[in-house]
Amino acid sequence: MDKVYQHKSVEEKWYKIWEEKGYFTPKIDKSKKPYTVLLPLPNANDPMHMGHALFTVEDILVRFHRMLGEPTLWLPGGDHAGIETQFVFEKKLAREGKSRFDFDRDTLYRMISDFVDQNKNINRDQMKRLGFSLDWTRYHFSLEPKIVEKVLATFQKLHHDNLIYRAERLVNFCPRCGTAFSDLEVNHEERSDLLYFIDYGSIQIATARPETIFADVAVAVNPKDKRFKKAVGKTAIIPLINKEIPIISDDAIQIDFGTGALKVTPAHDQVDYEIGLRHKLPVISTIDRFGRFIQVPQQYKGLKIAAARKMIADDLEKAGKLVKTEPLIHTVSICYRCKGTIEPMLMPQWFVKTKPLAEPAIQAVKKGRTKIVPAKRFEKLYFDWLENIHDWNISRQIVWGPRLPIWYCLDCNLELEISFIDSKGQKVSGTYKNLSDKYAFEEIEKGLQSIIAPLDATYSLTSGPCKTCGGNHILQETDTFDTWFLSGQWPLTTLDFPDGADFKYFYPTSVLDTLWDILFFWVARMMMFGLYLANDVPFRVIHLHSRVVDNHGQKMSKSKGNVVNPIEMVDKYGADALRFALVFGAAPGSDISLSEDKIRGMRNFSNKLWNIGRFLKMSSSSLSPQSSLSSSSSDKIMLSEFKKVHKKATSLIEKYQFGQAGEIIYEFIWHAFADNYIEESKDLLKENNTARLNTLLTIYQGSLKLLHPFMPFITEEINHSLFPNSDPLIISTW
RNA sequence: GCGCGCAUAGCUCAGUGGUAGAGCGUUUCGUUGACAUCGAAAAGGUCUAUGGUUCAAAUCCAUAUGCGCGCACCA
Repeated sequence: MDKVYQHKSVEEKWYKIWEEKGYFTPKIDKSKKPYTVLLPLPNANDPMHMGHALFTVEDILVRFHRMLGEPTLWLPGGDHAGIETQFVFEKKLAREGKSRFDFDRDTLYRMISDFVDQNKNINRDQMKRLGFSLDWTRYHFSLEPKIVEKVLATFQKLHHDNLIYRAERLVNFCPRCGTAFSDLEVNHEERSDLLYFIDYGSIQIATARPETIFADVAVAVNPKDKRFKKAVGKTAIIPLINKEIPIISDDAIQIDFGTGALKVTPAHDQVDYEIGLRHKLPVISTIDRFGRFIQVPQQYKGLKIAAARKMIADDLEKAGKLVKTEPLIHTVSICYRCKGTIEPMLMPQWFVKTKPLAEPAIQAVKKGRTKIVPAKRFEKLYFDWLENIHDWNISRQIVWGPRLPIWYCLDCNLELEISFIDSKGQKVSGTYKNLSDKYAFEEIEKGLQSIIAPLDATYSLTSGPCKTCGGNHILQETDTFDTWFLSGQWPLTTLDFPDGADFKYFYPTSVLDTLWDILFFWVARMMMFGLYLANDVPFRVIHLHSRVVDNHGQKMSKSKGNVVNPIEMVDKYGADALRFALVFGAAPGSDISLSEDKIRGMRNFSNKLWNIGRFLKMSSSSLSPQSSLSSSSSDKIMLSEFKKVHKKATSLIEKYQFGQAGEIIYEFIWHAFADNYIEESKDLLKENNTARLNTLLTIYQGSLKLLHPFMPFITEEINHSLFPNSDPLIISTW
């Protein structure tokens, strides 16, 4: 054995052996209860970050249960990650001076697909570097035909059960990403803006968005506000266009904000939209899907929002209608992806009715069919969200994802709006009624970018000729599914629901371990889909771990420059050192701070472990083997100490207290075993006390097993070197 | 605004109703049958503050302060 542990060759060698021998692939044995974990599917083309490395927690669980003799499945996968991937790809296009609007959707889709394929295996190979004992024979990608087929079937079932509907709602639209989002994908940010006080003739209003005045349909005041008692029922005048609008009263208005009078703009604000519904007000949109001004006086047409705000504010001032401005600190909605401002926009979208799905998901946790760990912190969050859930907007106006299985007959829906690239490469858009004389259907279909069907459009859930008119001019909906609609069904689709052998054996899975930030996005949705489709929870336990932060408690991010690259650390200190550093001394549910110093410390531990092995190996080569154990009082103390550690570590792992389990094993090996027991043994070994050597070896091998789930490579290598006739640790008995 | 979490050694963090712990750092000593990626030892904390419960609180409760986070339609 080398004087210093050389991780590199050892890690490569053992991963290959484990994988080739099929140790990661469980045998279905109906007499035994399986242990199943699904890997939270990483974005297939994302390089690994520390968040992925934290899946070490899952490898510990999986290796532990495998050693307990349970048929153990840890199932890997890759996510197409709809908007995430398209966003990255569009940035690449932008660097080349192009945009997605330069391509028809089939071409764009193919380009993204190629881009993903080029990078698809990066993450997979990096998982292997960390020693993750994933069953690669069961790897799935979220856009595999078999997976998509099942997802579409779910949509059809939901539709059949009346849980899908299409509606025009004020949705969260990001003009930069060009798509609507669900409520979950919207973040909030505090901003410093101006509050504009504007003269509306008989009344003065205050607004942060003067550019939307042309979309105003009323001015609202609080019914309890004595100042405006007489104004209600009269009219106000929108400046610059001198349009008369009614003054109404509504409880939503805060008396002490601004002037106490709110301009009501239903098309561009959520609160105003609801006021509009209550008072049956019209809706006027003045901003389109690209964030440009429409239906406004000529000089403002086509302007972007920021430019329009400045110009309109200037014009108001010139007209003497801008009374004053005040600084305003308020929160605005921003896109979680590109950080741009979200524009509430009136658009037809596809929704899932979530209340009927949420109720069983709430009950399942209340009744303990699924346990959340740590419960104290996250159960309440889970219930709060599911109890207040809104319907789920599942349609995205991007190409990277499966299109909704909805087909429109153009001849039956002449008002359907189409955008496409014609045979000369020109962008064309308009209603089918206007386009059908000039363009052949085939040309439209070939260059198709997107369609927007009128709200009352008729549609079919299957492709093929129109069932009403028999026509063949059929286009499939261009909206694609929210990524989470696919990943929400991951336990079902990957295990081959409803009839697959894997599904019947491995479902429900044992533990779902993930970072808490996708509790709603992903975990709650899997609960809903699992119960809805399979009538059983997708997992018995939800284990939530926290994020990895730097050694100042700061979140790791590229812009802060504090990112620790896991693969770099593996190269430098070994996968085992990184793995142990990630779990050592970490409490469930709290942030895990990681520094290179800590990883180095754990590398030192692995070297210590190595040298214990080296010492024992040297000792055994000079002594003849003997089967009996020594039995002095210090031996007895040591053996019973080991048993205690074994028992304690077992129960800590069962309670998901990996940090503490790691600590007591570390403490035992380094201090109790090496510093005390080995030192004390040196004289005895000089006197050829083989019984003592046997005791040393027995306890050492036991310790290697305890440590194996945490540090799989080095323990396997030492075990093989010292005990060449015993089983590999990965399949040894705990 | 509502809700949640955290405040323990120089730094990063574990921990428990009953003489304060780890990793890293610091100081001193050490070439002992493996390991200097080591060993022996040491320094360093009124466990945020105040009040309460208790024989006993850093640990439970209340309030305050500071920091972090989640949710929310403040124009």
